[in-house]
Amino acid sequence: MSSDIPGFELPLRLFLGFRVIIDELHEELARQGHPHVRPMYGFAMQAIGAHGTTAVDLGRRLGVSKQAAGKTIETLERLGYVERARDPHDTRKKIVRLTERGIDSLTRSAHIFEDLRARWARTLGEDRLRAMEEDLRTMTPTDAFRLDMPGWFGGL
Amino acid sequence: MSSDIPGFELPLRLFLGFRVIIDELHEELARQGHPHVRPMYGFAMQAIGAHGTTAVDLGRRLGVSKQAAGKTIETLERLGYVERARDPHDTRKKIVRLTERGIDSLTRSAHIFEDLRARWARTLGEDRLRAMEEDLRTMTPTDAFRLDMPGWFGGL
DNA sequence: CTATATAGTTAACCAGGTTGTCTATCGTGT
DNA sequence: ACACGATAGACAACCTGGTTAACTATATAG
Repeated sequence: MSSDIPGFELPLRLFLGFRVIIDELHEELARQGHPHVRPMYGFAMQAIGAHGTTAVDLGRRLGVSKQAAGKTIETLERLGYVERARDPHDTRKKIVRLTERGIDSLTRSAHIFEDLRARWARTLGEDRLRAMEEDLRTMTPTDAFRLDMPGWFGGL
Repeated sequence: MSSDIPGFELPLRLFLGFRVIIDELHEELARQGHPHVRPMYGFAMQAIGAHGTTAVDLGRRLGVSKQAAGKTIETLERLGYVERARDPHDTRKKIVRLTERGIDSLTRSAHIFEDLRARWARTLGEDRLRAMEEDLRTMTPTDAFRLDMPGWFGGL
């Protein structure tokens, strides 16, 4: 079914590879006390980072409009993963920072990601996996986040 | 930026690999007279296949609800990529079939996919690429389409 | 001190999905 | 022969992650 078109298998499998990892991550994350974290939130929180950002900057980093970034921030705030405060040096700005809970979800994600990668390494062999990662780095843009990463998802 | 979490690079690169291929495909497809084909339509048309289907069956193949499949069919019909006709043997059913234009877009997609794969093979080496494809097959579900493929996209 | 640029909010919209409900038709069991 | 359950499709209301456009408030450069 997927082999009707020879060249089609590659992108399909790349997507499925992404999907199985992200799915397993979020299943485990749900088990560890973060049932409401959706894949997008993870990308956004990672882009917000330890030092915080503003809505405009987050939009730029994720490659979406400031309005879309604003909506995401609002959702994350409602769920308790980030908090906003006015910037004293520029009262137009609102600095978005990760809360304890936000940092916890990122930390747990990191551990789970490493476990999943380890499982791939056990199945494929560390050298084969490293080769795959290297080849993917070769074929994909250098600065991942700048290249309109998650903005692409919904618009598919 | 993407290397904050070690295990995160793998899924991110897998997604970006998928993305660059699908993006280039659709750019080229647009140049070849199909500017309105979105990635989802390609998946749907491939699932419809040469013999045609019904909305319910298409939904099952793509892993989405029959209503979602119906909406996609409506869009494809409006764009002239499929046509619907009542099934004479079961008047509840409406058979969805690819039009000439629909078949043309799939044929062109196939050629472009093969070109893109060839480019990867030239850069990485045929054996490295084959190894990647094999490893991805190992780590992803066998029946790609049945595993709720594109339904996942929008919901991310 | 005015003009322009920037940060954030709000509103209206789109695409692709969901669930629930409804009608029409098919097919089976008594 | 027919009533009843299963199936196909259509419709409505809603969700999420996006978009543009228009607005207010603040900062900054000339």
